[in-house]
Amino acid sequence: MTVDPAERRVLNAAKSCCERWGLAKVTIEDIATEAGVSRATLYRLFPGGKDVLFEALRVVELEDFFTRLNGHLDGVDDFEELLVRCVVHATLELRADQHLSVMLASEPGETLGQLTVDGLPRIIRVATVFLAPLVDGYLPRRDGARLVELLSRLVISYFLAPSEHVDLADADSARTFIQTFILPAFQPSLTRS
Amino acid sequence: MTVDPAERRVLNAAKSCCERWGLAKVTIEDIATEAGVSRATLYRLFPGGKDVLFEALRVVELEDFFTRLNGHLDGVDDFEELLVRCVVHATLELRADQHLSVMLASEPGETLGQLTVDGLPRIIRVATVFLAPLVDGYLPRRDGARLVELLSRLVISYFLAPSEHVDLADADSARTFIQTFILPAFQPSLTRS
DNA sequence: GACAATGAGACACTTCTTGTCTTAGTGTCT
DNA sequence: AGACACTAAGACAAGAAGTGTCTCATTGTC
Repeated sequence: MTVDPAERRVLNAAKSCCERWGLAKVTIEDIATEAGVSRATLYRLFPGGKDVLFEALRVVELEDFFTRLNGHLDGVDDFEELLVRCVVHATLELRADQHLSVMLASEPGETLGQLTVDGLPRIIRVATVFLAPLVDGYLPRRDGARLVELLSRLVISYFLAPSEHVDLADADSARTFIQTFILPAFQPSLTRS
Repeated sequence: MTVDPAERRVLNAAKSCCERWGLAKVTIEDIATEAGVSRATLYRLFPGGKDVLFEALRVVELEDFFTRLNGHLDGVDDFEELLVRCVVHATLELRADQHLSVMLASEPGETLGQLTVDGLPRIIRVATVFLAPLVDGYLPRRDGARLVELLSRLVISYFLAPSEHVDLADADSARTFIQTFILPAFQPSLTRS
């Protein structure tokens, strides 16, 4: 899963070009120049051009996102606390994500698709891979996956359209939310508190 | 000097397109769509296309800038205070200017040219037209023009490359600066304090 | 010296952008 | 009702820009 340093440079270049100009206006040439790499090399690394490149970018961004999220969950040994931290940090990260906000502003359709339609299954898949191990101790594997999926959908929804009643970036609000709507559903399967 | 509402809409569209994509990436089509007019209409309003349009945009931006600045100088009846407010508000406006900062990030060469080389004479001309009346009571016309020019150059320079010693956005710092470097030079010509 | 990786640039091809023009539709004034 | 000015929509040709593939010379490594 290690990424070639040159690939990484190109992906970073793609990201910053995107932030400057928006997905639709970026050219392969721009990215190659920004990365300090020739166009030929870029095609060698990502045969297929822009589509493949940005697909790869989405993958690494997603993995980075959950890697950072995992970093905030170290040593939490309480189920409720784990879920609260998950949604709070995920929400904070989404709100602070410069790249995401530029994308949402300049290419709303495409970006929303990546968050809610075409891209959602993958988000849930990656979330499950990263987070399932953490809930493994508390729930049967199958219920863990369902929980992660549910929370993923909710975090995204509340991020895109904030509610008047709930603020998932606020620990207290998130805790109340989880106690009320999430925990009861999974209570029966809890193997330990 | 009144601007046609349709022209205004187009200019605003041009501005916001620019903020999103940067000057180099904006097309006439983008601007027309954003303004909700047809391409034909845009060419009728600004024969010459992008060049003419952005030239017009620079003109109205510049006039708006000094119109706002003038608004902050109402009723000031002390020469030193007038100069201090001028440089402070001009500096604050420059720093807060969303459009300018995006332009500086995405098209540094072009934008710097507009601030320091090709565009500077115009800035000074407009500054003189707007500000000369205010210093008219204190200085002979000719010295007023020289003062406005000097301050314009200084504000721009300190904005582009902040100094460790002077912060023209800070009233105290600006006052000291003006007392030290500006007022002495014009003291002899002062017609009233 | 053989080797793999790269930058530079040529290339044919496609797509985008531009500037102009025509047409049909709209609302206004008389 | 009819003349009028104005505009959106879209056709159009010419040119510019972007794409994807190739070749070749260069570089640094084993």
